Amino acid sequence: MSGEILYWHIVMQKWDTIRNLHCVPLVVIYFRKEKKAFMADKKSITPRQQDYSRWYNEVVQRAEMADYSPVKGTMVIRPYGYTLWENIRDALDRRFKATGHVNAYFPLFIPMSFLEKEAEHVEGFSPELAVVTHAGGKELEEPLVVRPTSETIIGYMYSQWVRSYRDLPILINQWANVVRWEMRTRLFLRTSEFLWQEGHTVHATKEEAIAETLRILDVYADFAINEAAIPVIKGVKSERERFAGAVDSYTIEAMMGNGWALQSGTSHFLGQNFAKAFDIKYLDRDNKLQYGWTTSWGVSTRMVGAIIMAHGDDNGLRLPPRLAPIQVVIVPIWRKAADGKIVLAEANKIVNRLQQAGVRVKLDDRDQYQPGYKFNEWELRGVPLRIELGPRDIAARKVMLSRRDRPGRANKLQIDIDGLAVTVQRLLVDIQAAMLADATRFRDEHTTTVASYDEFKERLANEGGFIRVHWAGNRDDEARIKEETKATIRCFPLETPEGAGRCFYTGRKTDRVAIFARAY
RNA sequence: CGGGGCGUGGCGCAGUCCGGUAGCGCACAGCGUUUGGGACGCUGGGGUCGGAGGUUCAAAUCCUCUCGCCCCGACCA
Repeated sequence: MSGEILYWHIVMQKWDTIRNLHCVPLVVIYFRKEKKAFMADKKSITPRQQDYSRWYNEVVQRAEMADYSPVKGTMVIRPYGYTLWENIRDALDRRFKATGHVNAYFPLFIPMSFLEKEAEHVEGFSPELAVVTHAGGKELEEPLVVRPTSETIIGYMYSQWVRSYRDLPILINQWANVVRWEMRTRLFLRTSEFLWQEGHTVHATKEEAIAETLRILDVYADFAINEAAIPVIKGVKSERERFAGAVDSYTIEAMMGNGWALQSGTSHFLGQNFAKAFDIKYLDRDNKLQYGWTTSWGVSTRMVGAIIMAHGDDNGLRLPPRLAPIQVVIVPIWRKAADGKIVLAEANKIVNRLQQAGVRVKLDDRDQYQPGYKFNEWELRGVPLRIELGPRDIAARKVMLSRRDRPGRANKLQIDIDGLAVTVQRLLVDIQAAMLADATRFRDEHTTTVASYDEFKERLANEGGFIRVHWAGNRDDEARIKEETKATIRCFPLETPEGAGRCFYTGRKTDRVAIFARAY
């Protein structure tokens, strides 16, 4: 084993500096443990209003979604968080399969030289590459990059697989981990290693590739809206925010509970940039050699962060029923041991009935905690629906139901045990819809249109949120605005009912609309 | 890399100024009483005080060096 140890050197310099490897790669440091008072006071979470990022960290850790790991910038995804990710993964994977895609797996290590083949691509990624310089006890002849994304190695393989127009399109997706050595990291939102899917397709024509890029954008939006209950805006990225090596980057942008934007999925039209760099060529019907047209698209574990921040409240998580690891939790209540037996027996019957109905249900029969404690704990963990069951209920053939999206004792409902499964299924659908409606209302309430830069600055300083403007500026204008206000162009929305107008910054006439916001 | 803060049981902290047997809350274990919105009592386990060197009869505490972490900034799915 010892001879096979890999030495991973994390490099924060451009490749040409790495190339002369006299200087040993250095390690950069980032987040680790947060020493926080919340661990001592188990009873409350920092209110979002008071400190949003602190609220986020507390919720992630106390709900047992994730924990910090010893390597800076990396995290452990705990079973509860991982199950949520599995549900996200399955919902997306179904959609990919339904649109004709297949899964495959490409390796973690990529020859450094591959990244250099596409000029903008290296440029964009080199600052955040982790590079393996030693393996098997020796220095490697050519360093290996730990994939930050797989366009290059997949492009290389595609060049070998594509010969004829009959080989196209290639529609492959992979589920994988990638590494990007980020400066500032945050659980789920930006970690040095993260999980995602990356689709990579090749098409015979530009039109087909663009159609694929947009089809996937629709898949992402459909997933976000109908599974995650997060309303998203589909749009195109500005030049500054575009993927390194893409012709156009499309995005779905979601609004978080503090009014900031989160890019929750991206779909790139890569033109022939990678086809030319990797020589992906095919013979067309007329026996002419042509370059292929490629796309790539991804959604990552960042989506977990999006769900947390789009729906969470001051009591903790609120998970959309369609993705929640546990949809229904049953809390049994009793005083006398004899009652306990009866209650647990009835609870188990309910579990069986709900399971048969396809509901993800958990019976919390831990005896070291009291019901009140459990109520709070499951609310913190975002379980959409809670069933409270005690001797009184059983006598009346009823249960108490409590919806996570409508908290408080006043909103509990008493319903019949008979037909419970049907009621529960209906309520889960209701909750899913209500959460989408809540998130949509919040987003709309925090979206404004402004016509001048003064108004823009004033708006950002106070309410924040999404700001729609007419835009005719350039890259430098955007940079200047970011400098002054920290807001960036999140996207040029595909749907722009505004029509023509004047750029809020340059005053020029334009029909282009941009959405600005602070972003993660 | 610049500016600020911090390292003491699993977590949060006190003790450091002024050296003298390491303490508190939470969590954890056992027993008992409890259980419809975060229960209580008793008993108990657990800490080389980030590390190294020095001063001293004696160092968590004083001195020197060092390592690490967090927050803000430059980069970003």
